[in-house]
Amino acid sequence: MHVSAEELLNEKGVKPTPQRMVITEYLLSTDCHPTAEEVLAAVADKLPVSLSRATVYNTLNALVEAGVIREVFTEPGRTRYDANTSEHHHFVDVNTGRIFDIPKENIPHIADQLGEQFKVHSYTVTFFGEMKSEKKRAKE
Amino acid sequence: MHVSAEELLNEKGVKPTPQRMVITEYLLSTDCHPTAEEVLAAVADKLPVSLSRATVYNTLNALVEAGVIREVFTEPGRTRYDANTSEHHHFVDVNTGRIFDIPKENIPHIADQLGEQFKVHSYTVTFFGEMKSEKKRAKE
DNA sequence: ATGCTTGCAAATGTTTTGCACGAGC
DNA sequence: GCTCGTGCAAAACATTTGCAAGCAT
Repeated sequence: MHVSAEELLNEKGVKPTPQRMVITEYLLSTDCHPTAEEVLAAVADKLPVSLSRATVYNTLNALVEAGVIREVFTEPGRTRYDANTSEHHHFVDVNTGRIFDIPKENIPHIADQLGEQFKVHSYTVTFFGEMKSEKKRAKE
Repeated sequence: MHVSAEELLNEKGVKPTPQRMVITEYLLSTDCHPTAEEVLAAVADKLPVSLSRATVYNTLNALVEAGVIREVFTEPGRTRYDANTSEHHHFVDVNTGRIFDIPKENIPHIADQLGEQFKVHSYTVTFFGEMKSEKKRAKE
Protein backbone atom coordinates (compact mmCIF):
# COMPACT_ATOMS: atom_id res chain seq x y z
CA MET A 1 0.00 0.00 0.00
CA HIS A 2 2.72 2.45 0.95
CA VAL A 3 5.32 3.38 -1.53
CA SER A 4 8.72 3.06 0.01
CA ALA A 5 10.05 6.06 1.82
CA GLU A 6 12.93 6.25 -0.60
CA GLU A 7 10.67 6.36 -3.63
CA LEU A 8 8.49 8.92 -2.00
CA LEU A 9 11.37 11.19 -1.17
CA ASN A 10 12.81 10.93 -4.65
CA GLU A 11 9.42 11.64 -6.11
CA LYS A 12 9.11 14.79 -4.08
CA GLY A 13 12.63 15.94 -4.80
CA VAL A 14 14.07 15.37 -1.35
CA LYS A 15 17.43 13.67 -1.22
CA PRO A 16 16.86 10.42 0.67
CA THR A 17 19.45 10.44 3.41
CA PRO A 18 19.31 7.72 6.06
CA GLN A 19 17.94 10.15 8.63
CA ARG A 20 15.23 11.36 6.30
CA MET A 21 14.30 7.86 5.27
CA VAL A 22 13.97 6.63 8.82
CA ILE A 23 11.87 9.61 9.82
CA THR A 24 9.68 9.28 6.76
CA GLU A 25 9.25 5.56 7.31
CA TYR A 26 8.23 6.15 10.86
CA LEU A 27 5.67 8.76 9.91
CA LEU A 28 4.28 6.53 7.20
CA SER A 29 3.98 3.65 9.62
CA THR A 30 2.11 5.42 12.37
CA ASP A 31 -1.21 7.16 12.60
CA CYS A 32 -0.56 8.86 15.89
CA HIS A 33 0.48 12.31 14.68
CA PRO A 34 3.70 12.61 16.63
CA THR A 35 5.49 15.75 17.70
CA ALA A 36 9.09 16.38 16.72
CA GLU A 37 10.19 15.10 20.08
CA GLU A 38 8.19 11.92 19.65
CA VAL A 39 9.68 11.38 16.24
CA LEU A 40 13.12 11.71 17.71
CA ALA A 41 12.38 9.25 20.47
CA ALA A 42 10.86 6.77 18.06
CA VAL A 43 13.55 6.70 15.43
CA ALA A 44 16.74 7.56 17.30
CA ASP A 45 17.67 3.94 17.88
CA LYS A 46 16.84 2.89 14.36
CA LEU A 47 19.91 4.57 13.04
CA PRO A 48 23.47 3.33 13.35
CA VAL A 49 24.53 6.90 13.98
CA SER A 50 23.08 9.37 16.42
CA LEU A 51 20.18 11.50 15.37
CA SER A 52 20.16 15.06 16.56
CA ARG A 53 17.19 17.16 17.46
CA ALA A 54 18.17 19.73 14.90
CA THR A 55 18.12 17.16 12.14
CA VAL A 56 14.67 16.03 13.16
CA TYR A 57 13.39 19.58 12.97
CA ASN A 58 15.22 20.29 9.73
CA THR A 59 13.91 17.10 8.22
CA LEU A 60 10.35 17.65 9.31
CA ASN A 61 10.42 21.13 7.84
CA ALA A 62 11.93 19.86 4.62
CA LEU A 63 9.28 17.17 4.37
CA VAL A 64 6.50 19.65 4.97
CA GLU A 65 7.94 21.98 2.39
CA ALA A 66 8.21 19.17 -0.13
CA GLY A 67 4.67 18.05 0.54
CA VAL A 68 5.65 14.68 1.94
CA ILE A 69 3.96 15.32 5.29
CA ARG A 70 1.63 17.87 6.81
CA GLU A 71 1.56 19.84 10.00
CA VAL A 72 -1.35 19.36 12.34
CA PHE A 73 -2.35 22.04 14.81
CA THR A 74 -4.55 20.80 17.57
CA GLU A 75 -2.92 22.01 20.73
CA PRO A 76 -0.93 24.97 21.93
CA GLY A 77 2.81 25.17 21.75
CA ARG A 78 3.77 22.36 19.51
CA THR A 79 3.35 21.04 16.06
CA ARG A 80 2.34 17.53 15.16
CA TYR A 81 3.04 15.80 11.90
CA ASP A 82 0.98 13.61 9.64
CA ALA A 83 2.22 11.59 6.69
CA ASN A 84 -1.28 11.38 5.35
CA THR A 85 -1.26 14.31 2.96
CA SER A 86 -4.56 13.60 1.29
CA GLU A 87 -7.39 15.81 2.39
CA HIS A 88 -8.81 14.39 5.57
CA HIS A 89 -9.84 15.47 9.01
CA HIS A 90 -9.10 14.90 12.66
CA PHE A 91 -10.85 13.93 15.81
CA VAL A 92 -9.12 14.91 19.03
CA ASP A 93 -9.99 12.91 22.10
CA VAL A 94 -10.09 15.60 24.76
CA ASN A 95 -9.31 13.06 27.49
CA THR A 96 -6.20 11.52 26.00
CA GLY A 97 -5.20 14.09 23.42
CA ARG A 98 -5.04 11.31 20.89
CA ILE A 99 -5.82 12.27 17.32
CA PHE A 100 -7.78 10.07 14.96
CA ASP A 101 -7.95 10.46 11.23
CA ILE A 102 -11.35 11.04 9.73
CA PRO A 103 -11.46 10.19 6.04
CA LYS A 104 -12.78 12.97 3.92
CA GLU A 105 -15.50 10.69 2.58
CA ASN A 106 -17.21 11.00 5.95
CA ILE A 107 -17.53 14.73 5.60
CA PRO A 108 -19.51 16.56 2.96
CA HIS A 109 -17.54 18.79 0.70
CA ILE A 110 -17.72 22.26 2.14
CA ALA A 111 -15.05 24.24 0.34
CA ASP A 112 -17.58 26.06 -1.80
CA GLN A 113 -19.79 27.34 0.95
CA LEU A 114 -17.91 30.53 1.58
CA GLY A 115 -18.36 33.84 -0.13
CA GLU A 116 -16.65 34.17 -3.47
CA GLN A 117 -13.97 36.38 -2.10
CA PHE A 118 -12.52 33.33 -0.37
CA LYS A 119 -10.48 31.15 -2.66
CA VAL A 120 -10.04 27.94 -0.69
CA HIS A 121 -6.90 25.90 -1.25
CA SER A 122 -7.66 23.32 1.38
CA TYR A 123 -9.53 22.89 4.57
CA THR A 124 -9.51 20.61 7.51
CA VAL A 125 -12.10 19.84 10.11
CA THR A 126 -11.01 19.27 13.68
CA PHE A 127 -13.47 17.58 15.98
CA PHE A 128 -13.04 17.70 19.73
CA GLY A 129 -14.78 15.14 21.85
CA GLU A 130 -14.36 11.78 23.47
CA MET A 131 -14.47 8.19 22.41
CA LYS A 132 -17.51 6.33 23.55
CA SER A 133 -16.49 2.70 23.62
CA GLU A 134 -12.80 2.49 23.59
CA LYS A 135 -11.93 -1.13 23.18
CA LYS A 136 -8.23 -0.42 23.09
CA ARG A 137 -7.75 1.21 26.40
CA ALA A 138 -4.50 3.09 26.68
CA LYS A 139 -2.53 2.48 29.83
CA GLU A 140 -2.91 5.37 32.23
CA MET B 1 -24.94 42.75 21.24
CA HIS B 2 -22.01 42.37 23.58
CA VAL B 3 -22.60 42.07 27.24
CA SER B 4 -20.11 44.12 29.17
CA ALA B 5 -16.84 42.48 29.98
CA GLU B 6 -17.57 42.82 33.66
CA GLU B 7 -20.91 41.06 33.40
CA LEU B 8 -19.39 38.37 31.26
CA LEU B 9 -16.60 37.69 33.71
CA ASN B 10 -18.97 37.57 36.66
CA GLU B 11 -21.23 35.26 34.75
CA LYS B 12 -18.39 32.88 34.12
CA GLY B 13 -17.07 33.03 37.64
CA VAL B 14 -13.92 35.01 36.94
CA LYS B 15 -13.17 37.83 39.29
CA PRO B 16 -13.22 40.97 37.17
CA THR B 17 -9.95 42.69 37.90
CA PRO B 18 -8.98 45.73 35.84
CA GLN B 19 -6.42 43.72 33.88
CA ARG B 20 -8.88 40.99 33.09
CA MET B 21 -11.56 43.44 32.10
CA VAL B 22 -9.30 45.32 29.73
CA ILE B 23 -8.09 42.13 28.11
CA THR B 24 -11.60 40.79 27.79
CA GLU B 25 -12.87 44.06 26.37
CA TYR B 26 -10.13 44.07 23.81
CA LEU B 27 -10.84 40.52 22.74
CA LEU B 28 -14.55 41.24 22.50
CA SER B 29 -13.88 44.29 20.38
CA THR B 30 -11.64 42.72 17.77
CA ASP B 31 -12.06 39.96 15.26
CA CYS B 32 -8.40 39.55 14.47
CA HIS B 33 -7.55 36.60 16.69
CA PRO B 34 -4.55 38.07 18.45
CA THR B 35 -1.66 36.26 20.06
CA ALA B 36 -0.76 36.85 23.69
CA GLU B 37 1.91 39.27 22.58
CA GLU B 38 -0.57 41.21 20.47
CA VAL B 39 -2.98 41.37 23.35
CA LEU B 40 -0.26 42.79 25.52
CA ALA B 41 0.68 45.41 22.95
CA ALA B 42 -2.93 46.39 22.40
CA VAL B 43 -4.03 46.81 25.98
CA ALA B 44 -0.87 47.78 27.84
CA ASP B 45 -1.55 51.50 27.53
CA LYS B 46 -5.20 51.17 28.44
CA LEU B 47 -4.33 50.53 32.04
CA PRO B 48 -3.17 53.11 34.57
CA VAL B 49 -0.73 50.53 35.89
CA SER B 50 1.69 48.42 33.96
CA LEU B 51 0.55 45.14 32.55
CA SER B 52 2.98 42.28 32.66
CA ARG B 53 3.40 39.52 30.19
CA ALA B 54 2.78 36.97 32.90
CA THR B 55 -0.56 38.50 33.72
CA VAL B 56 -1.58 38.43 30.08
CA TYR B 57 -0.78 34.73 29.89
CA ASN B 58 -2.38 33.99 33.22
CA THR B 59 -5.47 35.91 32.24
CA LEU B 60 -5.79 34.31 28.84
CA ASN B 61 -5.51 30.88 30.39
CA ALA B 62 -8.05 31.77 33.04
CA LEU B 63 -10.44 33.06 30.40
CA VAL B 64 -10.05 29.94 28.30
CA GLU B 65 -10.61 27.76 31.33
CA ALA B 66 -13.71 29.69 32.25
CA GLY B 67 -15.07 29.49 28.73
CA VAL B 68 -14.92 33.23 28.11
CA ILE B 69 -12.61 32.89 25.11
CA ARG B 70 -11.26 30.12 22.92
CA GLU B 71 -7.88 29.16 21.63
CA VAL B 72 -7.34 29.06 17.90
CA PHE B 73 -4.63 26.88 16.40
CA THR B 74 -3.71 27.81 12.89
CA GLU B 75 0.03 28.12 12.91
CA PRO B 76 2.99 26.58 14.66
CA GLY B 77 4.47 27.92 17.83
CA ARG B 78 1.84 30.20 19.16
CA THR B 79 -1.70 30.32 20.28
CA ARG B 80 -4.27 32.81 19.13
CA TYR B 81 -7.37 33.80 21.03
CA ASP B 82 -10.94 34.38 20.02
CA ALA B 83 -13.67 35.89 22.15
CA ASN B 84 -16.28 34.41 19.85
CA THR B 85 -17.03 31.20 21.71
CA SER B 86 -20.02 30.18 19.67
CA GLU B 87 -19.38 27.45 17.17
CA HIS B 88 -17.90 28.97 14.06
CA HIS B 89 -15.05 28.47 11.66
CA HIS B 90 -11.96 30.16 10.29
CA PHE B 91 -10.44 31.08 7.01
CA VAL B 92 -6.69 31.66 7.04
CA ASP B 93 -5.30 33.83 4.30
CA VAL B 94 -2.08 32.04 3.45
CA ASN B 95 -0.53 35.24 2.15
CA THR B 96 -1.14 37.46 5.13
CA GLY B 97 -1.86 34.95 7.87
CA ARG B 98 -4.96 36.87 8.67
CA ILE B 99 -7.84 34.88 10.07
CA PHE B 100 -11.46 35.51 9.14
CA ASP B 101 -14.44 34.18 10.99
CA ILE B 102 -16.81 32.00 9.04
CA PRO B 103 -20.23 31.85 10.66
CA LYS B 104 -21.43 28.36 11.24
CA GLU B 105 -24.51 29.04 9.15
CA ASN B 106 -22.28 28.91 6.09
CA ILE B 107 -21.23 25.37 6.80
CA PRO B 108 -23.48 22.33 6.92
CA HIS B 109 -23.71 20.59 10.24
CA ILE B 110 -21.24 17.76 10.18
CA ALA B 111 -20.92 16.66 13.78
CA ASP B 112 -23.01 13.56 13.20
CA GLN B 113 -21.10 12.20 10.26
CA LEU B 114 -18.57 10.24 12.25
CA GLY B 115 -18.89 6.74 13.57
CA GLU B 116 -20.87 6.42 16.75
CA GLN B 117 -17.80 5.76 18.80
CA PHE B 118 -16.95 9.43 18.38
CA LYS B 119 -18.86 11.67 20.72
CA VAL B 120 -18.30 15.13 19.32
CA HIS B 121 -18.31 18.05 21.73
CA SER B 122 -17.45 20.64 19.15
CA TYR B 123 -15.72 21.00 15.85
CA THR B 124 -14.15 23.70 13.84
CA VAL B 125 -13.31 23.97 10.19
CA THR B 126 -10.15 25.76 9.18
CA PHE B 127 -9.89 26.87 5.58
CA PHE B 128 -6.58 27.81 4.05
CA GLY B 129 -6.55 29.93 0.95
CA GLU B 130 -6.38 33.47 -0.30
CA MET B 131 -8.71 36.37 -0.65
CA LYS B 132 -9.68 37.12 -4.19
CA SER B 133 -10.49 40.82 -4.18
CA GLU B 134 -8.67 42.55 -1.43
CA LYS B 135 -10.50 45.76 -2.21
CA LYS B 136 -13.07 44.61 0.27
CA ARG B 137 -10.94 45.38 3.22
CA ALA B 138 -12.39 44.18 6.43
CA LYS B 139 -12.95 46.93 8.89
CA GLU B 140 -10.93 46.49 12.02
C1' DA C 1 36.26 20.89 -4.84
C1' DT C 2 31.37 21.94 -4.35
C1' DG C 3 27.29 21.73 -2.25
C1' DC C 4 24.11 19.61 0.97
C1' DT C 5 23.33 17.36 5.34
C1' DT C 6 24.42 16.49 9.97
C1' DG C 7 25.36 17.41 14.93
C1' DC C 8 26.32 20.26 18.55
C1' DA C 9 25.57 24.27 21.00
C1' DA C 10 23.92 28.65 21.32
C1' DA C 11 20.21 31.64 20.29
C1' DT C 12 15.27 32.78 19.74
C1' DG C 13 10.58 32.87 20.77
C1' DT C 14 6.69 31.49 23.49
C1' DT C 15 4.73 30.25 27.69
C1' DT C 16 5.06 28.92 32.61
C1' DT C 17 6.57 29.38 37.29
C1' DG C 18 8.53 31.02 41.85
C1' DC C 19 8.24 34.52 44.80
C1' DA C 20 7.28 38.96 47.01
C1' DC C 21 4.17 42.65 47.19
C1' DG C 22 -0.42 44.73 47.35
C1' DA C 23 -5.52 44.97 47.17
C1' DG C 24 -9.80 43.24 48.85
C1' DC C 25 -12.55 40.48 51.73
C1' DG D 1 -4.73 38.19 58.47
C1' DC D 2 -5.76 35.19 54.32
C1' DT D 3 -6.47 34.72 49.83
C1' DC D 4 -5.83 35.77 45.37
C1' DG D 5 -3.97 38.51 41.44
C1' DT D 6 -0.12 40.93 39.82
C1' DG D 7 4.71 41.95 38.26
C1' DC D 8 9.25 40.78 37.70
C1' DA D 9 12.71 37.67 36.67
C1' DA D 10 14.09 33.23 35.93
C1' DA D 11 12.96 28.87 34.17
C1' DA D 12 11.03 25.66 31.04
C1' DC D 13 9.92 24.30 26.48
C1' DA D 14 9.73 24.18 21.46
C1' DT D 15 12.11 25.46 17.58
C1' DT D 16 15.71 27.76 14.75
C1' DT D 17 20.28 29.01 13.53
C1' DG D 18 25.50 29.39 13.16
C1' DC D 19 29.17 26.83 12.29
C1' DA D 20 32.48 23.08 11.73
C1' DA D 21 32.88 18.64 9.97
C1' DG D 22 31.37 14.75 6.85
C1' DC D 23 29.50 12.61 2.76
C1' DA D 24 28.31 12.31 -2.08
C1' DT D 25 28.72 13.88 -6.54
